Amino acid sequence: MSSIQIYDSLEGQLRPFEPLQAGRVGMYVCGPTVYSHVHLGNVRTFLSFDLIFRYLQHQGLKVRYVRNITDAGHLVDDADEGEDKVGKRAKLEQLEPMEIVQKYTVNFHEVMQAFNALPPSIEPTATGHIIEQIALTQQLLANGWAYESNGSVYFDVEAYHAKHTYGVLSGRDIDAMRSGSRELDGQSDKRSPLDFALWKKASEAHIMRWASPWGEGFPGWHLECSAMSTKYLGESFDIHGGGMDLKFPHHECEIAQNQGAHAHGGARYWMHANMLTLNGKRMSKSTGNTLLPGELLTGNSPHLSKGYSASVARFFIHQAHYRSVLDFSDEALQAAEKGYQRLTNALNVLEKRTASGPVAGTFDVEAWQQGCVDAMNNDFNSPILIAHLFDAVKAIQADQQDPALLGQDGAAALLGHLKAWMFDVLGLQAEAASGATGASSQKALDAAMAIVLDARRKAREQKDWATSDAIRDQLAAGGIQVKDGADGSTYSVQE
RNA sequence: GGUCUCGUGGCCGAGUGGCUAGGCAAGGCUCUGCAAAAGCUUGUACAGCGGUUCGAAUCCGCUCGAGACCUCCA
Repeated sequence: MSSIQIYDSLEGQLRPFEPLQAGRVGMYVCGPTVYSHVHLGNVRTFLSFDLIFRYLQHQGLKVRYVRNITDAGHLVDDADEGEDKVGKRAKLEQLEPMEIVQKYTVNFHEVMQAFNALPPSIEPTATGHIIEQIALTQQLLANGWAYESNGSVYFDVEAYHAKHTYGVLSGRDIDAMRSGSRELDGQSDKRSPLDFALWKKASEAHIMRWASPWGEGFPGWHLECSAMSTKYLGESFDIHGGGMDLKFPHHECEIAQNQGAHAHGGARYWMHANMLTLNGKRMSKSTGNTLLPGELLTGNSPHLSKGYSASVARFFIHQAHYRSVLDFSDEALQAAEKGYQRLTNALNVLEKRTASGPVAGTFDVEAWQQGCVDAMNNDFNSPILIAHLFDAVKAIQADQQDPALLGQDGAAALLGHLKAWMFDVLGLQAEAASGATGASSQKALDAAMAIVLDARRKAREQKDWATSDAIRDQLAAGGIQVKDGADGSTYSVQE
């Protein structure tokens, strides 16, 4: 048995995963800022961690998975009068900020559900933890790592750096940053441009505001994650995840806050999911180079020739390793769709396998299973896992010709494992579930098609090819494809 | 400009100091009245130039190219 190895961004290398408490895992992942719809790039990150969450559970670990909702404090830019993202959107849509938060949180949940992502164990919000954030700010002030300035409180990076090291996670040299940073425009309350806000004073126009010891204001963006991870997972916990783009400054600041307040960096393993690019460029809300989940499902996008099911998208995403940049294209999606269909076809074949052949087969199911486990243990290498799944596909097909390959026991064992990998770990959904057809109409269609195919069978028996082909062509025109097999014809509905 | 990552066969995408990743596409074959579908099968890639090594695509250096971060973004 191999053990789980995790690539720790902090050390830049693979490390054996040893949870703080045997059998239990505390995992924190930075969630979305709910000021607009999540795009597929966001979805990729959350699906990467969903896969990790699922696999850890599959391995029998009890996971407390905390993923926050950022609903305040995330500014449009770093300028002192920067607008809050949620607040800005609220003005734009003429809604109460909390209506914006509600609207996009609901949307986020719908999207996550559509992609079959499991809900986290706890999903805390920044606005729900103002008290904790104020307390954390006070702690940092008391420890001497922060200062108040004109109603705002800033983290003193220079002071912190004198004792600890700022920039370890992102591999940044503070001296270079100091010289490379832009000049302060004179109206800043910060002592150093490197300092970041823990608490900001609210200007007249700022609509999201809370009372604090420093007057009315709002929390800095980085603060919520430190406050909430500590509250629900403790001062030291196992895994902290997020998108690669959060490494700096967000996670760097989080480490400084945790270190400054509790003398622990917080997470023991830092994991970063890589970006999803579109046309070779990063998907980003601000540049408009995006694809929304809904557009993917419907195909209503200039980037797509058709719609793809959520499972196909998941399959596509997990065919790449979470730490690699993945480029999104219609062609790649089509390839993934074909491959995914082959995988599900093989599963169907295996499910329908009749009890034939010897009890024991020659295919070593347990060795195959171990290969799958090894792949996932190696920093959640889902592409390798999927490659193994296709080895199983090959075996299942070969077994059709020679039932001694799997044997009855082997077939049953393989079926159980295969389903677990596909549905429990990779989070794929059975085809019927993602299709639009309901169970009742499917049943009706089956009944009607049985009649049609029977009529065609009779025509074929009489070698009445004209009639048989006419039926087939007309069905094809109506979107139903007929497949003639050795033991009768089957059909499938085309998209 | 600084920091970092990457450059794999037609496409996507793993991996690695010596042993076929995998998927899609393409060619061949089987099945078949024809077709479709399905299955089987073939292909020997690792940006370029040097270096280290018995041996490198894998390590080192340089060059070219791409991307990320350095200001908000998963």
